[in-house]
Amino acid sequence: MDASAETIPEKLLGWYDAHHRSLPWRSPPGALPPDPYRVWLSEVMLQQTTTAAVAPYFAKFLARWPTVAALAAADEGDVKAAWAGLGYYARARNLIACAKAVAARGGDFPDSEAELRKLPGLGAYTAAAVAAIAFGERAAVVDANVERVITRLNAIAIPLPQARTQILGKVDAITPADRPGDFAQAMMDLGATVCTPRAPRCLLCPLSDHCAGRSLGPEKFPVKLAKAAKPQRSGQAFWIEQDDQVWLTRRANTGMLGGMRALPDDGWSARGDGDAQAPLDGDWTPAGSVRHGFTHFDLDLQLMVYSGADCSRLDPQQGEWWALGRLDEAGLPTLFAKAARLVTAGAATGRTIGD
DNA sequence: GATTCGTGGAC
DNA sequence: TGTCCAAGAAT
Repeated sequence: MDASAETIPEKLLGWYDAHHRSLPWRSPPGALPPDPYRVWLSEVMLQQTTTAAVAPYFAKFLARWPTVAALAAADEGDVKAAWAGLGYYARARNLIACAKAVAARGGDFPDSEAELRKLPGLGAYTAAAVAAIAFGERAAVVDANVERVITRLNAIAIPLPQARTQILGKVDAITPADRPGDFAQAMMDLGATVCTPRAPRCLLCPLSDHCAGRSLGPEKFPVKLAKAAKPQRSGQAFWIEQDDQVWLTRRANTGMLGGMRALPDDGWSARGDGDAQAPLDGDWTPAGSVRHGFTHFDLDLQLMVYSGADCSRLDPQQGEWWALGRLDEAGLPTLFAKAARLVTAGAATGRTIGD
């Protein structure tokens, strides 16, 4: 459906040269690739996360841990705390494990997609992206942007995730041996700025002449299966304060908010409500609640403040006293940061703050 | 293949 | 207000 001789990758790379996004972890089109450490760090942070959310975290990590060796040698609690607020905390645990694995092999990342894929936290997308962007390997890079562009370009009506194999084949077929990293980033930029989920700007698209989906209604693609309704859960968190310090725990390494500092809680989860069991006997005063939306459930978390005087039964193995003056350095995930804000702001009115 | 993992911004 | 969704991975 296109009369010109220019191929899809040629058109896309030409568009990218003129319209690429400038991002802190990127090299300009055609320039030498960035340090693989930067590419890897940014790609892990960008998993299911917007560029705007990543930018400050990327700057902070790079300033504090300029090399993968520095990151591997860092205190794990410091790395997790620095990740707090970015979400999907398994990424932080995998980031640490991956840094140690790379440091153990001399500090150089493997330079092939197949070897990168073996590292913790690098799945199909990230391994291909690092191989293409940092090492110039002709790897097929497929993220949600690429899925959208490809399903529209080819009018693929098979719903995700079934269509993934077909999409991968289509991407592989148009990925060039020259500038594969720029090509991958061009596909993602096109998806992010032109071939957007809503109101795509087809008039600005360099591939519109090739697009089978345009005349059918590009917003119909990709087809997705309906998602299940989010359950509503409720639970409690417990605020125990003494001598301008608050009692913090560390969550188990698996499951929600795994490995992160936290307030004691009553066992709420995606599967059920908490049991309202406090970690200390004595008087507890409700201080309001916070609503927080997770990916697969919504939580109403009620804050209970300890008004007793005897904290001697708290197990030092289960937590630590943390100075209120530096609570923002504790690395609390957003849910608990909100809860702490509710108490420290003196919100004794019992009101609910939303998310 | 289906679930379980956060968070904040856009509309 | 609710809904969607973003450079996905691990199990």
